[in-house]
Amino acid sequence: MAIYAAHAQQLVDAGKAFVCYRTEQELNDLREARRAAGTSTALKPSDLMLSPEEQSSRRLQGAPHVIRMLVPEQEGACVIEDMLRGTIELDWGMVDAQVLLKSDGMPTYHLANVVDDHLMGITHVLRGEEWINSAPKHKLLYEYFGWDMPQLCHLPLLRNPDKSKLSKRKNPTSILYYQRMGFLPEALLNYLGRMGWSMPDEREKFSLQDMLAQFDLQRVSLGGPIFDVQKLSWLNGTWIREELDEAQLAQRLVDWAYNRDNLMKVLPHAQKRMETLSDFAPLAGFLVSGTLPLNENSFAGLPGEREDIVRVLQFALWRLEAMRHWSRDTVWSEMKGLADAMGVKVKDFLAPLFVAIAGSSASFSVVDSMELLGPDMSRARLRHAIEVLGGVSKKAMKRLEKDYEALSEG
RNA sequence: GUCCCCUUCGUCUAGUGGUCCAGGACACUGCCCUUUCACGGCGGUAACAGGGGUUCGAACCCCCUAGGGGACGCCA
Repeated sequence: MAIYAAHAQQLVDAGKAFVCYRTEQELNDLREARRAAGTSTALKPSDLMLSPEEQSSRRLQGAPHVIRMLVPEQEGACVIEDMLRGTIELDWGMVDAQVLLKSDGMPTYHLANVVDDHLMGITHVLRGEEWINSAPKHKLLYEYFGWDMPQLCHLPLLRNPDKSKLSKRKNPTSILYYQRMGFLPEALLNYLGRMGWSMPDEREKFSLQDMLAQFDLQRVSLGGPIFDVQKLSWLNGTWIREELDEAQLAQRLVDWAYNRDNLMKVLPHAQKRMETLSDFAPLAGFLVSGTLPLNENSFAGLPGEREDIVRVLQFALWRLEAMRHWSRDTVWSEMKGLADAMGVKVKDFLAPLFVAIAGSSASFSVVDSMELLGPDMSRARLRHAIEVLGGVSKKAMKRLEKDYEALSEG
């Protein structure tokens, strides 16, 4: 951390950065005024300057402060060379006096990125296209420090099926989820390699080594690709069929789930419910399944209307998404707490969760099941259940969000 | 609202001025193989966003429009 503070200070001493005591409220007001004026919301050093008296008064009070970089006040083009897109011209008018060092002494990404890259001798920066607008700041920082600027290359963003930037909300982004779903690591890698890139011979299936050997940045396509699970599944199938012999496949299955350790984790829940050994597979099958074959009828017979069930599932999902430590006990206390807050009997609250998680309301304790399934798969199952029940319209979602917030406040 | 990026079948893409009335893959679909299903094989439907230029010639170069996305934080 000291490195960043020292570099920030270096810029202040050189007159390339300044100490800013502006409060959050003041910043918001300034931005709002700019927006109302119909121009960009970029705050310039001149907007942020306080009178010398005010500045020293706040300093004497020990008011929190940040260090911001100086940026050109005048409009004008900042030229950025992108390895894929060629010359990009950004207007300096859009560039604000970026905070470099936060009030807690931590650097922002912008400072850390430039300092780290320089110290590590980075020559080429490949990053998402969401960073294009920040490039002028980075270029300026390199100039201020007197360092050589690395080559920049902005890659397209992966998208959800609705074309928005790939997000956790709309797509499982955790590789753990794909592992649990039974995708082979090399197939997932292969698929990701096909997103926005192609082999010179248009081959669909290739290993990481193949890709490394053939890689050519110029073959990156600029349109943001949509993540297509169906094609990933097909590709995974070709890997299973064509790249593994039976012995290898057996080993994969054992490593994946069919091993003694896993069995021992499941048996405490299964044993009590077994009369014959053959009861085991139907009892525990949901733990190794991917997406459960649910439909609306799966939820028939549960107390409450469809909306009530969806509400329980959605609230539970939100609660589960916020959890950081995943265990039987933490899941239980979260779910119990939520049921109480909603004024729903725990039994009725848990019923839809049973169906979503295990496919049936007659199964192991749902919290035990969730612990065994892990966070990614558990959340995915709830999402799938909500979808099967017809999903939530935008309007209904807004209402649910409101109710959910009221719940945690009251 | 301001600025930036992007735009070939539903989706992933090939294509860098003539070899493209646009090729491959997924999905969908027809037939074959098969006791079933799947795999596999052979076919089919389906795209250059729109409009102007430049050129002997444009999916490819330029301009405009439209659409999509992104950025506008003491997040990264």
